[in-house]
Order: sequence, then structure tokens, then C-alpha cells
Amino acid sequence: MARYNFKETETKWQAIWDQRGSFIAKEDSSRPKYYVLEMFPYPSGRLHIGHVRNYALGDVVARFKRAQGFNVLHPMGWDAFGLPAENAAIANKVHPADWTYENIRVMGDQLRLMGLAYDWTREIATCGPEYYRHEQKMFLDFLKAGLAYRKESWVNWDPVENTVLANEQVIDGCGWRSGALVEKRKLSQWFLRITDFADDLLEALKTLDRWPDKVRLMQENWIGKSTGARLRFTIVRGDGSPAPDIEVFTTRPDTLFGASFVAVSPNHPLATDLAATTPALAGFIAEANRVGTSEAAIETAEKKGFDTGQRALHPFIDGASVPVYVANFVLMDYGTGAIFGCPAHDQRDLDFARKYGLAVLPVVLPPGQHGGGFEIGVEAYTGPGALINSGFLNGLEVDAGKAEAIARIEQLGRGGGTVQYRLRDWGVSRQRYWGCPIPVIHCEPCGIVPVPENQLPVELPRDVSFDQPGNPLEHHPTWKHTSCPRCGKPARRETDTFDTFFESSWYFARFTSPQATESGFDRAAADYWLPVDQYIGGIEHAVLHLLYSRFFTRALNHCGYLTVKEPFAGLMTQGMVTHATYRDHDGAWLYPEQVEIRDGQAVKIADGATVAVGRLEKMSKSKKNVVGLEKVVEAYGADTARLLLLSDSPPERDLEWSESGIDGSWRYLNRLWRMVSEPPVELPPLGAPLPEILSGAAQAARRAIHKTIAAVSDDLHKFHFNKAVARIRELSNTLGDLSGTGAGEAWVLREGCEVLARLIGPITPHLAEEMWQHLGWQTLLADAPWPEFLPELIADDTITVPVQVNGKLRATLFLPRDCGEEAARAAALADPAIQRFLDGKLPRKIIVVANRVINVVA
RNA sequence: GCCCCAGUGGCGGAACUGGUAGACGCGGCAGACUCAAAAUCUGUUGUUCGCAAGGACGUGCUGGUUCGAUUCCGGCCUGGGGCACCA
Repeated sequence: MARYNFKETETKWQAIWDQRGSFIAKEDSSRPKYYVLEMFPYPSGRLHIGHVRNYALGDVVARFKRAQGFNVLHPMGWDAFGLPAENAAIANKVHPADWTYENIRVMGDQLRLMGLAYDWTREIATCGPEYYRHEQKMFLDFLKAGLAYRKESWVNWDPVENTVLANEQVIDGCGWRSGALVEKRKLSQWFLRITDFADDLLEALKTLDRWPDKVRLMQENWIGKSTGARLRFTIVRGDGSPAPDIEVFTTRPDTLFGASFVAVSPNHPLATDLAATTPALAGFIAEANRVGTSEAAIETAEKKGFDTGQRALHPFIDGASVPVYVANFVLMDYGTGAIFGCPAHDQRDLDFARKYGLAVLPVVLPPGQHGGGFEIGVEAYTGPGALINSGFLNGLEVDAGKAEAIARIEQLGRGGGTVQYRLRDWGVSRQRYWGCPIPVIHCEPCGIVPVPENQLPVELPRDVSFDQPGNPLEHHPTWKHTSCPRCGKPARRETDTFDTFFESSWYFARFTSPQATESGFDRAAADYWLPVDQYIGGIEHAVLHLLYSRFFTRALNHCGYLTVKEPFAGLMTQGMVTHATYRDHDGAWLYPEQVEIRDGQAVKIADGATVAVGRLEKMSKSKKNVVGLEKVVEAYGADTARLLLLSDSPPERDLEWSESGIDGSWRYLNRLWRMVSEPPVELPPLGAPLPEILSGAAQAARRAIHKTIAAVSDDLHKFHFNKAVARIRELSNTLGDLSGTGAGEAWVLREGCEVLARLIGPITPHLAEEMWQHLGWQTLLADAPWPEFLPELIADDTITVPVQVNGKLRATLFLPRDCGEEAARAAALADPAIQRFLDGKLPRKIIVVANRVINVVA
């Protein structure tokens, strides 16, 4: 029996697609456009099979939409700036550029093995000046538009990577790549005003109805909008002399009458000033700043305060005042760095008040409670209710109380309603070499001077040394020395480079016109192709790349670069590819190919020693549970790998890569191939007319074919790839069972084979082309339209109807479609099984759901 | 602590808007072909009682709504994810 020769076949069709330029995209207003994009990879070395899932998913979408008549853009490129290149340079004395381009070459070849329908003519690498020069221009435009600024601030310093990190890149107090505990440093840095768009970024999430709710929710939480008030307290010192006002932010202005203290952050100017003359306070602040930002540190850190001796005058109660504390739990970088505390209605304030013996006055009465008896114990009340003990607010509900309190604050000229976001501006300066130089010059007399556009790009120097720690650009002998474009005097280049999320924030636009030289992209091309109709990538970018790109697109829109504001209309986040992990008795990780299973026990092939099988984990080099892409393609071919990646789990869930799984996929490909290469009956020639008479079996098979077309089309549309594969397999089972050698059977079998080839085409494209050709077609399947089903073959004449007695299945009937309630009722009652369960009694009720179910209630 | 999501055979998973739970695959078992193996094909495969016909049970647990619940509602358990001195 001839095995399907995947090696020859896959090479052949890849060459043909390539020669014909099958997947090269051009703007074409006569067809609807469809832009499908997978998050482009960082060229880190080699791809393993886990990386490929993402691209396989996108490829199915691209090929399916193309067959459906869309003008599809499906490009691929390289997110090529990044720290691993520098680490490689340090470890292996290889230049980051050489290392990166070599990886691009290797990984590109690997991707090409998979037969992905990319328009390779649009391939980009972000580390080239022809790419990054445009983002330097964009940055200058942002600067002009006030969207970029420089400020000195406390930043997250990663001591391992020796660079600053953005807030989004700090996970649980540690660097997102290095895992090192992040330190706070005060540095002068470039920021992008993402907060200008905070509200728009939040509001527009509602319009992204083809994004997973989960990602929208994560962005919503990250932006963290809270509505409240700012309020300026008048402060007096212990001796009664006036001190500077303190402004607080609160979401509960309604509880002001319950205020019993004001607290400021240890880094608040008041604390700093006071510490200069109060050694005890200086000690307190130093201790507060020592407490780490890690989760554990925060959990265990005690809420502590330092009484400054100053008093804050109550804005609503003449003559009343509350103490002012410096408290270790108040953050300087949220709100105003100062709060007022209402212990009765905030748990943390309550804990603090109990500790320092401050008053706890309830001002919100829970519904159903009576004023006199309501007291706060160890738990603050944060629910709704009516205000009490609150002067002019008495009797109002919480929301009305907030509004009234804000109105009074405004009236008093002490502040007003405001909206506070958790989101901070995006710090984009990185003290690294392998990134895009920030195009500004520091001049002693002129200050910060943008590099004139005609001097762009500011290119990275190639001759750098990694001999000493820190930024090689800083150590470069000549590069940073230049002259000021404004005054001509000697000046110094900015040696920081952009955060590498800068490149990925606009690459999807670059793909629309990668040859553009005047600008990052042609406006017309970008307006034609954008937004990306379907974007596919990992959930780990839910608030990194996906938020930055949404902001960046708005910023580009603001500066007149393009028309859209949202870059990605549809988003799919795929799960990880996992594999069991193996360790030998020394605890060393083993590669899957070093291990085999003998008698249910995992052993090391080399010496037969037992191996501990660990749990399924994401394929990663560090745990060695990776399966090489070439190994799989060599042994089974790209189509087999693609089929397994698509069929085993729904895309958003994790997928377990297993040897038995790959065998199953490989068997199925051969089965399909045998159906066309060695059919049980000789198939009629291409285009043969439908025989006038079909046997019942042939007719039933034909119905199955058309139902499958309908179902698979729907599944692919909804990205239910695993279900689509299940239905395709079902159809081949049905066709396999089609015995009989008549002309009708042969004709239906041919129709079935053609449909199978077309339906599986997006998933296993090489095999599908081969089947298509074998069936006599001269044209490419890649150019064939998606099959259409005949509506008259979709609906059955006879319906299988379950009959229940008291909700339990007792019989199944075959009834004519839409036979009517009376007929259904009669048929059910006539059934012997039903009669037996009724036991001679009359049914109380019979429920008939047309063409669905009959339930007899006894 | 707060918010979100998910719990279905030995395993991955299916079940449209409340209507035959377990499609399809993996694995297992039995058989055919073969000197034998591989490959392939056929049958079978939720648990349980029964010789059988046919029952009973079964979608994390527990109540409820309904003629009927994997699906809706309440409470709980477990796992995963996000956020977190955020005022």
C-alpha cells in the first residue's frame, strides 16, 4: 500500500505557491479586504513545535478567508530588537546584529517548512534603520504634539538587565524577563502620554466585540478608572501657625464627616520637609522605603503611622480638626500621595484607627439598621445606606451624598470632582544598546534638542564593546559626541534607546506598505488594510503589547498618520503547547527524545535508568520539554503537525503535544490520501454529470457531504478548528462506509473526495493540493473558491425524535419533518415502550417540541 | 482580600438559544490479514445490576426553578488567571 509521500509533496507545492506568488497581497477595492496577523516572533534562536501553533492558527484563517473571496493580507516579520541579542554578544562575543540576522535566517527557513500562506515579500525586521528611522520620526512628531516628554521620576530598575522597566513590565515586583527584584531609582526618562488616552482606551474596549472578554477586563483593570474628588485641607502646625495645604484624593467624599485622620506618603513633600528637622521621622521614612514591593513584603508589612503633630482642619465642620500622619501604606504615585481616613467605612483606615486610638464614627447606616444601635466593630462597613452624623448630608444615599459633598467642596473652592486612573504614562527609555536610538541631543545651553528630520535616522554604531557592564552606547568613544543642531556647540546624543515594545506598536501598519521610504507606511495602504481583522497571539500580551499598540495607533491618528484608532478589530488568544517534563535521578532535565516508556515506566534510553515524569508544562528550553520543529517535519511532514496543532484542543486552550497524537494525525492523512489514490470504485472523470438515479445510501452520503460543508464553514468562521476537523473526519468515515459499486456511489464518492480536499485545505494545504490534482484539477486548490452547500440537501425529511416519559428517554421515533403536534403525539402514544411505561394510565400532559423532543408526563 | 474563568469517560474534547450527555480523536480490549511484526481493516469501549430483554446511576458538591438542567438561579468545594497597601 502506497504511503503518502509528504516530503516530495510538501516541497513541490511550496515551490509552486512560491513561483506563482499565490499569497502576495495587493490592494484591490473590488473585493473585501481581510488582514490576518499573528504576533510576530522575537528571533531568539530556533523555533520548536510549540511556537508554530500560533502561525498554524493564523494560516487556517488566512487560507479560509482567501477561499471565501476576501483579499487577504497575511504577512510575517521579526521583532528584532531585544536584550537576548546583547546577552549573546556578551556570552559568545558575537555582534547582536549578526546574531539576530542569523536567527532570522534560521527561523525563516523553519517557518517556510510549514507551508504557511505568507506574503514573504513584505517581510520586515525591526532592527534595521529602514524600519526604525520611521519610529524616530514618529517620536519627534509625538514630541511636537506634546505626547512625549521627559521627566525625572522614580522608575523601576531591573538590576539584572541594567535597565529601566515600564510598569507593565513589572510582574509581582520582578522584571518580566529577568525575574529579578525590581529596585526604585530616580532617573530622567522619556515618557509617552498614554494617560491622555486613558478614558478613550477604556471606553473603546466596549467596541472591541471580537476580543475575548478576559483581555478587555484585564485592560479595564489595568487602566483602573476611579471617580471621586480632590480636596485641599488647610493645615496648621502644633503651635497654631499655618502650614502648606494638603490635597487628598478620595472616592468617598460622602464619608467626610467620619474623617478621623489625614495621612501622607513617606515620599510626600510634607514628610520630606519635616524629616529634615525631625530625625525620628527620617528614620520612619527610611524604614518605610526599605520594605520591598514584593507581594510577601506587602502582606506582612504592618500599617504604621507617624504623627506629625500637624492638624488638618475639617472643611465642613468649623473648629474641628484631625491629626496628620505620615503613613507607610500611602503611595506617592497614586492620586495625590495623601488621603483622609474614614475608619468606619474603610477596612485599612479602621485598622489604622484602632492601632492609634482614633475616633471611629459611622456615617453610613446600612439599610434596615437603626441609627442608635449601629456600631463598627472590627469590620468596616462599605455597603450602601443612608448618611447619618453628617450635617447637611444627613438622610442622603451614598451616591447622592457624594454628589452633594463634591458640590460643597467646589463651593468652598477646596477642590472638586475628578477621575483618577491607575494607568501611568509609558516610560520608554532603556539603557541598552540593541534598540532604536532616541533621536534627541542634549546641549548645555539649549537643553534638549530634537534631531532634525533630515538627519534621521540616528543609526546605531556597529563598533561597540560589551566588555563592561552598562550601556555600550554610553561607553562608545565617539558616537555620542555631536554638535547641537540649534547652536552648533558640542553636544551629547541621547544614549538611551526605546523600549522594544515601541517597534511592535506599529509594525502592523508597516506591513501594509513595507517599501515605503517617506514615512513608516503609505497612508492609503494603511487606510485600506487597517484595522487588522484578526489578530492572533498569546494572552501574556493582554496589557503589554496590546495596550501599547492601541495607544500608539491613537497617537499616530492624532499626528495625522492614519485614520483608524483601533489597530485590532478581532483578537484570538491561543493557549500554550505543553509537554510532559522528565528529570533523571540527579534532577537534571531530559529531552523527550532521551526518554522512552518501557512497561509503563519512563526510562532513560541511554542507560535504562528510571526517569521521573513531571507535570505538563509549557514547552520551554529551560525544562527541555521541547520538540524540535524539524524533527516533526522530517518524520511526519508539516501537514501532520498542523493537523495535530489544530485538532486536539480549542485554540484558546492549552494543547498537549504527544507522540500518540502525532501518530493519529499521520494515520488520518494517509487515510485521506488512500481515499483518492486507491478508491474502492473507479471515480468518474472531472465534471461528470450527476447520475439521474442515486441509491438511498448514495443519497444519504451526499446529504452528509453537504451538511459537512455547512458545518465546517460555520466552525471555521467561529475559529472552532477542532470541531471542524471532527466533522471532516466524520465525513470521511461516512464515505468510507459507502459500499456499493454503482455509478451513483462512484459519483458521490468523487464529490465527497473533492469536498474533503477543499475543507481540509486550510488545515493541511499540501495534502489537499495533492488530492485536488489527483482528482484531475489543473488549477490550484489555493485558488479555488470555498465550496457551497446545496440547501435542499441540508434539511432531512425524516427526523429522529427522542420520546421521554417524565423526562427520561424511553424510545426514539422516526417522524416526517414538521409532521405536526397531533401526529407526533399519536406516534409517541402508539409506541410499545411508551405504553409500557404509562402502564395503562392516561398521560397528564404531552409536551411536543417540533422536530426536537416529545415528553410524556404521566 | 477583590475581580474573572473553568470543573463532562482512562485522556484531549463535543452537545446550536433549556430538549437523545459523551460527537470526533487518543488510549484500551477482541478479531481479520500475516510465518511473524509493522501498516491496514472490522467490532467493542461511562459506571453498575442482569443469561438476556431491559433497568438503575452518571456532567465537582449541594439545594432550587422546569414537563425536561452539562446548560438557568442560590450556597459551597477545587483548579487556573488577573489585580492588589490604588484611598
